[in-house]
Amino acid sequence: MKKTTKSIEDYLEAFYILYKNKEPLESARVSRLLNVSRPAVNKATHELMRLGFINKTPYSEIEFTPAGKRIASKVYHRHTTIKKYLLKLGVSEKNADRDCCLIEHVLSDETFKKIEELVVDKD
Amino acid sequence: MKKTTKSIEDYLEAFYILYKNKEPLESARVSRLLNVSRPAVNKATHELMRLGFINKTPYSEIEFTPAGKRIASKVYHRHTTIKKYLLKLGVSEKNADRDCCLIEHVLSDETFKKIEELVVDKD
DNA sequence: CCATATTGTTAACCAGCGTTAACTTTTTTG
DNA sequence: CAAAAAAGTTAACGCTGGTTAACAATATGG
Repeated sequence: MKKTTKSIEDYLEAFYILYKNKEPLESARVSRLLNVSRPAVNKATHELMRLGFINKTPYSEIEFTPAGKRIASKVYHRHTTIKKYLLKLGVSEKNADRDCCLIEHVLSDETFKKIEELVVDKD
Repeated sequence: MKKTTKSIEDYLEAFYILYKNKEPLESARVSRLLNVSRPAVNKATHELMRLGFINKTPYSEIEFTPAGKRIASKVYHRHTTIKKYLLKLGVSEKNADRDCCLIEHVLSDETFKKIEELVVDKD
């Protein structure tokens, strides 16, 4: 498995959020979602292609490869799980969103599993 | 208050760890502690001076300013608190150390307070 | 269908934060 | 006290991941 960075996972997740929302997988939307410039998204898509996570041709929308979708859904799952957990701790919606974006990419699998157990046990 | 980055907080915390251990506040020790080169530490100390967190003269050891010591102890406290918390969750020593280094700088005050309560309540 | 808005792209650039190499200063030790 | 080791410094450089400016391609509304 090639190495992904926090930044690259953010872009992949952003595309995945569009996908979940049934929105077009456009760079401009990711640009607005992440508050970065369109060229930044463009560069990230090239890197995502290089890593084999998405396919696209110039001026087309992106589409996930199987590997890309797998990683994206994993990051997304981490995000929603950690957010649920922070909300359960009593953290405000705003800070839960903010914090889980920052930690979802770096937590070890072990720690994430512990958190996941605490959340699902509650359902 | 001037803006600190994760990196700069890491260096400040490393010096503070030496201080707590009653070791000399030498760049070479920080270099080994953080696994970075001595020039990297040297650059960081200049930035820490610029930010008003430490004082030093060429070839001298550093010393904390009041502001520097305040920030350093805050970061250190976050580190130990988050680590205790992760251990309480059942995370291994190794991953607790790893993870809290990565998240201690980014958690919102609100989230940290919630975690802190969970740890101190147990004492 | 054409003018306009939006999206995608490329190029040039910049800041943060690390590296190695080579040198200076300080400390240690035989 | 001299030589060697260790610490501190400086310079040149690289990578990551952003930016703005300018332009090309596409979509859209009168």
